[in-house]
Amino acid sequence: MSYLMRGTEYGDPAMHKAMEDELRERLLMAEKEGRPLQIYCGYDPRTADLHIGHTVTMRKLRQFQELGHHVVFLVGTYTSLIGDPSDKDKLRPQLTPEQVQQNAETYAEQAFRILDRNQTEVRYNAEWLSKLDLADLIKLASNFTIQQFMTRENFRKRWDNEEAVYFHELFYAIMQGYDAYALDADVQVGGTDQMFNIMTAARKIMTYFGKKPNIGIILGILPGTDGEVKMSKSLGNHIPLNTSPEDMFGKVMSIPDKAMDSYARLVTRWTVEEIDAFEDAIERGDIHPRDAKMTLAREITSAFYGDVKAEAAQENFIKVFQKGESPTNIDEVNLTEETRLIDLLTQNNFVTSGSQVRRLVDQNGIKIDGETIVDPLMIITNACLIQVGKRTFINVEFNNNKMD
RNA sequence: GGACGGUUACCCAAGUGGACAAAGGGGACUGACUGUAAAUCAGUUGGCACAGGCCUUCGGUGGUUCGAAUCCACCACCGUCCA
Repeated sequence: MSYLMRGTEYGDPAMHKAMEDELRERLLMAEKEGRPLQIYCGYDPRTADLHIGHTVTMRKLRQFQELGHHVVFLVGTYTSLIGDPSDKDKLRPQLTPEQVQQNAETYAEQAFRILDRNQTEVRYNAEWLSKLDLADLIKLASNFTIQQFMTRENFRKRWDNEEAVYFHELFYAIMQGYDAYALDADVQVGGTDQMFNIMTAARKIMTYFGKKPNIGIILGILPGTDGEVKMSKSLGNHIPLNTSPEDMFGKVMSIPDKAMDSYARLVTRWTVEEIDAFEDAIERGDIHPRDAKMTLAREITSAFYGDVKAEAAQENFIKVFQKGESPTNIDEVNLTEETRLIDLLTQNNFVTSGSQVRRLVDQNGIKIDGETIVDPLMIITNACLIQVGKRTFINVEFNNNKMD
């Protein structure tokens, strides 16, 4: 039970208790009926580039899976066609159904790094939402009052700040509630930003249709590498899924110490006991914060890439950042003629512009064979090892088949 | 339909004729230090250029002006209020 409730955040102890009790009750009931629980979480396929913040709910689904429950990975194909109001001043191009479908597939593909493919049912909510007509919608809407929406913090705040609250936003909650009904969900998993949709909307709609309301598993939001605000690609503090094990390991190492708890609770495969032990050890000073973070980085990397690669990533990290040696996997560049440093770096996309190279040089950020470079225009004439900043290493080779 | 207000760099946000490649914060990057890519401190953060310097950017298009992110006109998108 505590395993399933791990990482939850209801902002209200009473609600936490209520959900925990309901979940216990539902588990017993399902057991009696000899069926697994129906667990679902919805995902928005507008982006296909996932980061580990997206995986928090997936991890939770996985936990249910391990206990033998049935997981539905719901892709919000219908919802995403309408667009999300949260980034309202973005010019957001309407995605075509084909694009959405395409995203949905890559999305699910990445999700299977966590979820058990064979035990996961992928559904698309267009399947039922597209069939609702206006009368249905109005009937659904009649379950809600404006006051209910207005007490939702999200809307309340914007209302008070005289920011826009769109009418169609209200339908998101209703659609999500209908999803839960259509899926016969026993449990719905989501982040705290989904609290209203899960706890109010879905439960009301399910009750309206004479079903047992779903139980909300509301998870905390994972902070980004800065440890302050939520992880998000557009804020530049994300750890992408599609990256190298070395990069993932390093990025986890770069989170502030104070964010370690959140990461341990939300993105590791650890048991509650292990997490408690981890946090206690840090608090009591039994484990060096750096080593604690290594353990964390190792676990997170391993969850996505497996033990072997995670181990290699850790060795690489120790080698490069603790011992100051060169990493094991180095980018290779083959030159056939003498090339200026600035051109070498820009042409191979190691940096975004020549100005950046100049800046790095000004900041003593570029070394060749261990020597700090002062001239961005210096000409590379021999095979050498170039280090750009802390993380980029380039092995330059000369393919000297010049026929001159 | 009417009256105001908004649109600025990766994000938030200041700037209301020249000293603006554009304050501040966040993020990111670099360096020092370290315990690590933590913390702390310092610096950098449009592009091109060896340099003087040049070029492009403040929603779009035109205009006024020696000079426009700033003023004017039109357009687009958005917000608030009144109906």
